Amino acid sequence: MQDGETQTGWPGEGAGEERPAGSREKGLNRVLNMLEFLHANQRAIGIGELAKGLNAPRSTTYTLVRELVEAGLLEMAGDGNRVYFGKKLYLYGMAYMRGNDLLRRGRQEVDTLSRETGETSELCMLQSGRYTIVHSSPGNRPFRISSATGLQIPLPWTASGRLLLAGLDRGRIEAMVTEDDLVLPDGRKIELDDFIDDIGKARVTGYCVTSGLVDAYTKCLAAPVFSAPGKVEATMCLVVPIDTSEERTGELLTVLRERAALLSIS
Amino acid sequence: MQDGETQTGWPGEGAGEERPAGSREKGLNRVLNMLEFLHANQRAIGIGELAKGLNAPRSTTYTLVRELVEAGLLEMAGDGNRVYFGKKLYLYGMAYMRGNDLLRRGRQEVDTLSRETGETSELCMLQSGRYTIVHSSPGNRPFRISSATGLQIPLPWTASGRLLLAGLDRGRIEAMVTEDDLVLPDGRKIELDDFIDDIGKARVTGYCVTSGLVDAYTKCLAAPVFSAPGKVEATMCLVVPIDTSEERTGELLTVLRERAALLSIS
DNA sequence: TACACACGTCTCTTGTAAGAGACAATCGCT
DNA sequence: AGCGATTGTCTCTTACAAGAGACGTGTGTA
Repeated sequence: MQDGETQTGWPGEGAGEERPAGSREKGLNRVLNMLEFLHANQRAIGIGELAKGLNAPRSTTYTLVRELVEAGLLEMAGDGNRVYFGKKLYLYGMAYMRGNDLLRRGRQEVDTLSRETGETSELCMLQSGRYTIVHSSPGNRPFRISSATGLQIPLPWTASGRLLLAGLDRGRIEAMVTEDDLVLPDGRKIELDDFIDDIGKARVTGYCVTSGLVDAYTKCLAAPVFSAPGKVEATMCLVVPIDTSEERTGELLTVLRERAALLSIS
Repeated sequence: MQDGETQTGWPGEGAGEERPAGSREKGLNRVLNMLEFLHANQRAIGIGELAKGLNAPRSTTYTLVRELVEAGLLEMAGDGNRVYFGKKLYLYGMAYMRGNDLLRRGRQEVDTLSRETGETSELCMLQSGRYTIVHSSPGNRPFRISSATGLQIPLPWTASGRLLLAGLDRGRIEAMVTEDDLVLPDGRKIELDDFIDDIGKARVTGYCVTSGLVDAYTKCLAAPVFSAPGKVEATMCLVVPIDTSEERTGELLTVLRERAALLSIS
């Protein structure tokens, strides 16, 4: 994610919605796209660049940005040309957290878990059909294994992904996974059938462990958090070095599953 | 804030914007109002109630809410009729926090400060001309003195308010304070001149202490956090029982000011 | 049973917001 | 200085979103 030749980090129109060509776009949608775009790029963006990145007319973009800045949803970043998320969004976000028991307690649980084990710990959820790291706490290893909050990762790349889909039928699972999602960062391909098998196994065992999927150096232990019997609302997971001993892995898994079960009571 | 006869918690049209009567309202504005309304009420709201509370036509409200729910900015709350903030807002909010050094470090500082002193501690900022509690950490007193994050309070009611306005000229200060803001919850009235005097004093001393303003039982100690020399970006404050001894108050103030100064370096 | 009031969905009209594009001012480069 | 690219503002047109209102259904209560 270095600065470079205007990489968009954006699916563009290709995502599936057909656009009747020379048609107008609702302001609200433009705004939603802007927010997504900022989220995807995780940095302040110039207004011109924003317009370009979203295939939006410049004039419209200027207008909308001005309105959003006035409303406090966006803020002009230091140098005065770029925009990024604003304080209001932070306040709304905190309000969401306060109103959401699972999230609030889950965050705490993740924090204490990573403090007690020293390993990186995360709380994950499905967000509009994508795997999302909702909260993470770094652990204290010299090489911190970190992935930013809010990051969205293809479901098949993760242990949590297997748990989050537990209980869904084959059709639904297929609907949530694209062809691309099945290709790992290193190029290897996961077979859809294997993935679905894994989901079934994860469901009955009540946990999931994957090794060297997103990268070659880490192992991922995940346990489900239920919002209702059978309904996986979230997962807690630990990201540990891939050479962690069987024994320690087992211990960690036990603690993890206890904590996740505790969260489930709700 | 009990459930009761549809209290709006909303200024209505009266806020100052003149509406040309039978005119149409932009969708985006309606959305911004909805978010503010939810924030003001701090709870899930029924769609009908939302429409009523905002003087918005029901049909429009239904449409917009549906779009926002699809986008993840709002979520249908448990019982299936009410809406509240959605996960996306949380994610955007966290992204804001990550991108904002002062906020990130300020939160930490507040947390440790309240852990070390045992008192309630807060980080406050100006948000669209209002005093806002951006982060607070409860302390460990039996009667927790708590005020929710995101709460907006008239500037003259608080010690922080006096610091946040330090450096502004009289005209600007007057512009930020309404007649109502000068009336305390218990009915007492603050003179504008006294308030402005306080601001001046706070500016030179570099801290501010108020007693029994918002309520009769607490004292509020505040210290400024600077983003640039002379520019107060935020305040850190401690809320303590009003009968806290001179001596302890002094000690707390010293610690508080040190911490706030540390934050200022930025 | 009948009444009053909510909810959620639809249809149709028209006021207006999205967009195209022109403009001057800056910036960075050679 | 001369050139191209970018920035921010403005004007004008028309495609379409906001809104009015009707409809069917569900729910509480008198």
